[in-house]
Amino acid sequence: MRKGSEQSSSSKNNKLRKGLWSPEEDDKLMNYMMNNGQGCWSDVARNAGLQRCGKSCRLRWINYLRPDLKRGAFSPHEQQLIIHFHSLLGNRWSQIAARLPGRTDNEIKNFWNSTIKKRLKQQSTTSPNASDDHDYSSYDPNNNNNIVGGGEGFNSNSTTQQFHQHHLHLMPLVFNSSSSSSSSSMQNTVLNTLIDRLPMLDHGLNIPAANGFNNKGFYDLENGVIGSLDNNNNNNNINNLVAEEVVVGDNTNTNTNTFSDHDNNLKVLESANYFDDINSIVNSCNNNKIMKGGVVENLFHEELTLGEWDLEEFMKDVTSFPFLADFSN
DNA sequence: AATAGAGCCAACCGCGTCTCC
DNA sequence: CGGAGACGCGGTTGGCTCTAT
Repeated sequence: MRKGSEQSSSSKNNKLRKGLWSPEEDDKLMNYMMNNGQGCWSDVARNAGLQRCGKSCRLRWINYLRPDLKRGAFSPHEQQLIIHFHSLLGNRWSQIAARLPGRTDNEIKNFWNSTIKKRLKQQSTTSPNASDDHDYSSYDPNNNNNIVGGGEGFNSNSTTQQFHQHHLHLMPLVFNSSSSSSSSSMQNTVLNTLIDRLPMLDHGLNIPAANGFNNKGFYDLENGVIGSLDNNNNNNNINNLVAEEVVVGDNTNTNTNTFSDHDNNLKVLESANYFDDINSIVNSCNNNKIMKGGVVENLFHEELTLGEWDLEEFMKDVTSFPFLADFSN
């Protein structure tokens, strides 16, 4: 193991240990954390009798000792999620880790740098047009003009049916330019934030239109495909668009109303199958406002009917929501 | 069996942000 | 308001393990 674990173990002075943690140190930290819980990390280090800095204790706890950590190799599904979230978030490892319960940012970062990066590189050189369900080989998160994968899901009049046929994680965005709601500025904020955070969305709305989707845009989480955005708005000025509805839907829901519930409010419907373990995520949410089945929708409704919508406050409440949590930072 | 190189991963480092006084 | 300390994050390092020769 690391030299550091031995090189400073004999120091009886105040010098703090560095390097790998010994089993004894792990025990001390684990016992202390179990008995006292998390507090100030420098206190933890001192009170647990560890000659480590608080920072080192924190890292050890978070990356290794925490009881809720998942051990072992990443499952194929986790790998897909990592690739997907990296395409959306870039190297924001902590945010990616927050979406993979039991995994740490360090773990994901290491996995990405050692395995996935290499794999994607190989994919792009051997089969640039490979079309498995998760081909990100041509996706560059730094390029705002990416259109990755196929757009077949956007050329039908039957949206729900196409969702079924396409991929599991479609995220329809529905915009309407006619709203005069008092909260339109906030809606614009949301829209602009969406535009900002979805690198595939060109800021100039230079997005290929798909037939039959006026006032709607579709973002495919799996492939990063954008459908049409507001074909009626010809001036291509994002500031003239108002986000009347932002619907995050469960595409396996055969009820088309999931995507077309027009009552002049911004809506967010939870995607129930976004994660296999969405329930655990939802259940772990600190705030019960976020529940499976659309309580988020109610929250939006409440806020908007008051004419005031505190985006930051709302985002605090939806940090467990896999997509919107991005906007809380 | 010995060696070199590649890969993996735990831990450190530096920096930005937050919180408290 | 500003400074100090704590915290959290992403990048990097370096040592162990694995694999090929």
